[in-house]
Amino acid sequence: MARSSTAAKHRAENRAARSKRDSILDAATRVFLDCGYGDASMDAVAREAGVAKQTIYSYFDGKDALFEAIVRDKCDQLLEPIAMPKARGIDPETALARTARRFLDVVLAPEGMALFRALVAECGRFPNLAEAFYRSGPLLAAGNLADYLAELDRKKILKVDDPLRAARLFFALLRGDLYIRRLLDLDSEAKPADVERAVADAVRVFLAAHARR
Amino acid sequence: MARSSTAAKHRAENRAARSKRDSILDAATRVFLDCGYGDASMDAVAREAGVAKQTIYSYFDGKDALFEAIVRDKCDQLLEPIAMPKARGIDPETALARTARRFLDVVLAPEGMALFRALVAECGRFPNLAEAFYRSGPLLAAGNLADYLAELDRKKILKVDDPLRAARLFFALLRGDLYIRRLLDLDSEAKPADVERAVADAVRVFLAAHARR
DNA sequence: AATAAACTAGACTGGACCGTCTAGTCTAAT
DNA sequence: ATTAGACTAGACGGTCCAGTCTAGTTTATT
Repeated sequence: MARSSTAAKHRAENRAARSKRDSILDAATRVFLDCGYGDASMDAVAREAGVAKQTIYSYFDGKDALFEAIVRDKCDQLLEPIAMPKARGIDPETALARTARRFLDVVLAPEGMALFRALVAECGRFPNLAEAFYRSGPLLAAGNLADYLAELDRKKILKVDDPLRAARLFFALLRGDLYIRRLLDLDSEAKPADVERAVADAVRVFLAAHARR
Repeated sequence: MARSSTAAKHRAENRAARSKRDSILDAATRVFLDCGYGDASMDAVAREAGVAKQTIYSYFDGKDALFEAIVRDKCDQLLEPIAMPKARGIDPETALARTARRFLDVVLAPEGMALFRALVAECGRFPNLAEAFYRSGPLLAAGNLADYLAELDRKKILKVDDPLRAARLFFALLRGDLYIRRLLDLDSEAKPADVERAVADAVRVFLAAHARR
């Protein structure tokens, strides 16, 4: 009984702690991504989370640590769908278009944009965060696509001499006018038709550049 | 005499004013682009400019106005070389490579990057600045290149159905891995060899996509 | 020389905010 | 019922900063 009650206690504690911690993280995400690191206040986070300020400091060491925590969380969460599942038995055009769409959906979405803006704004203060983002985002995505492109090259379907470079160029193609305008917040969100056109353009140009003749 | 002395006075005033104003602008540029809007202090600007704080407020309405002034200045100054001179009698490959190099030289340079980071960070607070930048930067550059591409299409040298879209895709190709890494400040500056490779890649892919067959 | 305008150095106000502290409340296990 | 630990509300100290004000100095014109 002692064991089970201790376990129950721990479970309850964990659940409670997890939920407190989570609501703090959620609130902090909203506040930080809305206002940016500098203009976000710990009082605002506490208010938003429905929690006393002291409670935040019992879960996180301070503003910096809280920011790091929410950024790493959002990175993992947002960038996960970009890790491309192996495309089996699909023609390259469709596979590329699917990859492109998945990428743009994440990157152009309000949350993805806010995260990236925050990272760009604070890359001087948090260089390690920028590095972590780069590795789990652009680098990973390009690596995955490169594997796929290498396979297409082996199968003589496309001509891809340097798969990693080619993959990076593909993603570069997707960071077009739409991307810049979203980055500068000139459009509050991307119209699906524009996204679809960006996807089609990128796929078309990429395939033209790597066609086997 | 009255006229000439008045003129002299005005000239002197203008010179003095211009130089004061300029040193304030210079200092403000350094401070703002170094620290970002939020972390830059008016005292720091005054110190850097070798000027009393009050003097700043006699030339500019406040921190916001000063920031706007330096951003608009730097926009005009940095983006001017991107306005492409008409390429006459040069083969398209060379012309495109030249355009690409000029673009990357500006965009990847510390000042250009710092300006863009500041704009991205503050686009919520200064939406009009972001808009102005977009118009005098990406939009203008794409428009100029589009004119050139349209000419190449008319001369049957390349096949460019939608010149503006093609121009935007060309610049998108240039915003590759190098660009992202600089944006996140993972590299303190771009190595010339990497720039040259980015230029070559972009030109190669673009020409492949728009070759006349 | 006299005068007006520009400028300087620095104090000051008012406000925001981080992180800490206090005093009291709630919860749950013993 | 008691007790320990988590939590709350809010005050507080310390710091920083935008923008104003004051008093004195320089500069240039008449």
